[in-house]
Amino acid sequence: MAKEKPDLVYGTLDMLILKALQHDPRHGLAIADRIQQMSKDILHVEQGSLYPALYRLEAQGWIKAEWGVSDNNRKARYYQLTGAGRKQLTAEKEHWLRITKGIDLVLAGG
Amino acid sequence: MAKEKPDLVYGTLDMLILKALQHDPRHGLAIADRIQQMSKDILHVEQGSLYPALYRLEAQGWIKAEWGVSDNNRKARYYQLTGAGRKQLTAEKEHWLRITKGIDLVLAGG
DNA sequence: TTTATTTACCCAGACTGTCTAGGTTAAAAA
DNA sequence: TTTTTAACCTAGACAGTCTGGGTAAATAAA
Repeated sequence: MAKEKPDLVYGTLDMLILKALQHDPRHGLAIADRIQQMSKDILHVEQGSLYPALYRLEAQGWIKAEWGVSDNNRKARYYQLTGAGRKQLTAEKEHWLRITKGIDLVLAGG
Repeated sequence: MAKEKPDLVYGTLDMLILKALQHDPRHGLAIADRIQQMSKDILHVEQGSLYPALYRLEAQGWIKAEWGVSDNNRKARYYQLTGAGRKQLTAEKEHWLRITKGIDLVLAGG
């Protein structure tokens, strides 16, 4: 069985989470679901990656959390973007565009 | 001084090296130079990343090496793609395109 | 001729982000 | 009442990159 490459690019998860929270607050698993759904099932976020990322973002002040109740009446921790988080999202998008442009130039090179 | 994000995407270096060797054999530093040049100075490869990557690729059988002499009359280790390396390059490009498409879908999402 | 710089290669250790593989709690379904 | 599901949590392993060191030898500068 060949080892498959992961369906995530290392270093982009923070940006994806921030993006998933752009409009509405969501709880953890709903964020992962939204990323998967927005990417048309190309991307998949493991819980073991998701939660550490959320704590990271919260520690940076880019998101903030409060306890609530999910659609299914389950206890859930809702995250929402902060002002700093919006700035960070913009910065990460710019960085992503820049670097992928570099990579695409190399790949297109003769 | 704000900590800058690196000018490389984690996990893409192998692909970039394979690509840089697509047409001609090159020695280590020349590979790094070529990636930087092809990317119009957007990407930069540190030596501490370069050499481990080269050993990795050689161990996988995707490139092979032999000692030679550089343009500057210096002893240098020349690397060239193997058949398996060409296949690998194709596979990595496909994977890259797939995943970046997923990311772009998320970023474009409303 | 001696010294400094440059080219090219090499390596150890730290660090970061992701994944695997476990786990708890409580609501809902069987 | 038992099982399943949703949601959260964590430790430890692992892989790839970076920092910061280093050597050897050719060339350039003093």
